[in-house]
Amino acid sequence: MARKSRRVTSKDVARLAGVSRTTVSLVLNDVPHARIAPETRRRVLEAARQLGYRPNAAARSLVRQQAMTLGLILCHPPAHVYTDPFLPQVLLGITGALQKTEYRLLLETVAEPTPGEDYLDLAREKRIDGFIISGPRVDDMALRRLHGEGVPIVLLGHLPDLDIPSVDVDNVRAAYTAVAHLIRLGHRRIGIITNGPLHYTASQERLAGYRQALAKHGLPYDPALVVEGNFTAESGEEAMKHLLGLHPRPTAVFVASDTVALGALVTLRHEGIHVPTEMALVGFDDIPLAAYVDPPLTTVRLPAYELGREAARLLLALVAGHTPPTTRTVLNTALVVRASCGALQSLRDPREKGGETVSDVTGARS
Amino acid sequence: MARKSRRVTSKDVARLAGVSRTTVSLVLNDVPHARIAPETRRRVLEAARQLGYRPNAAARSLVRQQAMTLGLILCHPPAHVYTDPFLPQVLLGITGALQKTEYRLLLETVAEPTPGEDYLDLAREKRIDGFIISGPRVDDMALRRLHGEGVPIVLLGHLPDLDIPSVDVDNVRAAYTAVAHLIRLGHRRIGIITNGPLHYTASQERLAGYRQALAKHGLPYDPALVVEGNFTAESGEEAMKHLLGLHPRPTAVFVASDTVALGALVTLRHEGIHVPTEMALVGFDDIPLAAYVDPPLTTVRLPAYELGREAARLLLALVAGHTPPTTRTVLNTALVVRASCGALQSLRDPREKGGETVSDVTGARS
DNA sequence: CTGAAAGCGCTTACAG
DNA sequence: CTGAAAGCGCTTACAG
Repeated sequence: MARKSRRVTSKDVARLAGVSRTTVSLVLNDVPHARIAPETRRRVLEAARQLGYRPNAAARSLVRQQAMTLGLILCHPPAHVYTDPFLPQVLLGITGALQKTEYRLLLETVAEPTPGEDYLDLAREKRIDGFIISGPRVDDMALRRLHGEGVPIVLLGHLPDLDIPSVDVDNVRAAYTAVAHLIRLGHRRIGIITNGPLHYTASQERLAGYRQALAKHGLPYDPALVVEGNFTAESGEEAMKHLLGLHPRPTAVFVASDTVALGALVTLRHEGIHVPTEMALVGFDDIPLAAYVDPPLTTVRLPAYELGREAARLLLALVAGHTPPTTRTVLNTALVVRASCGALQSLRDPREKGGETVSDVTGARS
Repeated sequence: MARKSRRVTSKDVARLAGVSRTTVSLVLNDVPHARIAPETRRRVLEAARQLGYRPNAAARSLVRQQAMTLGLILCHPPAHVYTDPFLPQVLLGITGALQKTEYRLLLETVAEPTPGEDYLDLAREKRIDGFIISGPRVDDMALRRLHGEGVPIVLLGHLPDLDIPSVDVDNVRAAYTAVAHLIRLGHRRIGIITNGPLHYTASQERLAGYRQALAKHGLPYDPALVVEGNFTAESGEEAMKHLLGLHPRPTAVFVASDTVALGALVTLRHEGIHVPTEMALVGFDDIPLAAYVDPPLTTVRLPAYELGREAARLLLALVAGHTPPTTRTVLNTALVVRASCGALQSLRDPREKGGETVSDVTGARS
């Protein structure tokens, strides 16, 4: 094995092929206008192959003024990232979209609690050509500045008053569907455990969907039935305890995160309250394990892989200088009916795993 | 907002501060030997701040011959990555270790089924200074070549016959502990569902630990009791069905992955077999939700965050030119006793969540 | 204590 | 069809 083999440059290839570095570059980059003699091309290609030549990325970036790198910034709090069953899927979606391109992915997590301006530097240093911001925060000033500087950005999730392109689901509508489902099953007193604190837009929106569903069906909104979760199962456990202390207590709860819902289930088990007969539950996310808990969770399916993929595609377009066809891409969600809501109770074996998918009308692209 | 503000270079800073670019570089990089007049330094710093100057990463990499980027290569099959509850923790561990450094993380997933040589190029193009290879495969030739070329590599997991520095847990020992625990509880006929196919070293090793535990306690090894999982809950469901078809069937099963164990639990529920009284279960991983399923899973805790952190630290050292103090770093695992194994049965409320931790002797660094 | 100059390894007008 | 030369934005001996 050739230890520390001196790195090979285009000069080496040029020498071996008996041409200039210009020609090497022209051939290797398949420059459209340059017309190279077939024989010359062959020689260059052969020399490059033989030497195992690969153009130096830094040199190339320097002259092209392109890093050929996209940044994924994770703005969620560690507690969330830690238990986030979606991150792998989102990641796979992104890298999948980047697969056939020359772009690579740089991953960055953002300091808590206040998002610093650190990640701005990635753009200023030209280490990155554009950003995918996952879980953008309303109070993130760096984001606004970045956008102001004209750096390509795609939001995974979205921010209300900013015109930055975003890829997201319609949380309001999805939550609405989940709660309407519960109402349709006859529930009149329905609690909600949010997925996270209300300064997260997704949490706000899911709560809004809950309220809309109540309003639309003439049910009163009772703030006492609203409890905040914080992304963890533990928070769901606590929240459910709180809900059970209410008089009268709710007969159903919409838990805006499956992970949090699992915690709620534990409390219910402790208290010997049967799900769904004594308490119906609908979750949100459709985490990989949602079908495997007891009882299987009725939940809202989030297209994690697709969210990642679309975000990457969109950013790729932006970086290439295209104007996005739409500033807000909304992906479909679907209500997956399993046993925890009680809908399958009389229909068939409630342990049924696949679940019945009630596709949401939430529309393609807006 | 200043649209497309022309990028600012060290030349701009030099001009504003009334010095040369050399001085700007010297000041900004805090070069040890260079002695700069305090006043000059102040002026440079001020000018840089005022201009919002950030040195161009590509130019810097080019001259330093350092990408200041580390690569994380995910070699697991998509099915695994998809449901991998650890990836986020590992990621957090890595980025945490990189936090205070100038290094960033590039994420790459490897094509299936045969790992291509694609990721080699990341090193050849000098896009990356070193690799963390997660889930290295025995048949990965690219890896061997990379190592031969002297590229810094750290394995997350490990390969038997290679002297590449690795960070891992002692899978054999951890599995041994889990199975010995079951034997101590009185079980004599114990099945195993592997976490994945046996060409994954971790799967092999956990199986080996299972066999050692049997042998050590004078129990016969019965190949019929060995079923392969493939990282998914679904595979656990199937595997348990198979095990239940055996006569006599096992009274306990060691499932070498919590995710797979959840699938096994579903089959058990379907068949109305009570856990742990009719079938005891021990998992592996201690995924965030292990404590929240029914019954809470007795399992082996894997220090995911720490694995990521140590791998990053080690690679940082290698990239800095240090020789690793040890070629194999082995992190501790711990048996977390919850309800699924039956050990808490007579002791206390089996629903107890925290679980009892039986720290494994598996030693610090080897 | 500070600056002029070379060089990192590419790409790209511009000649010929 | 191909090459000499400039330049991307830094860092780093080397002078002074």
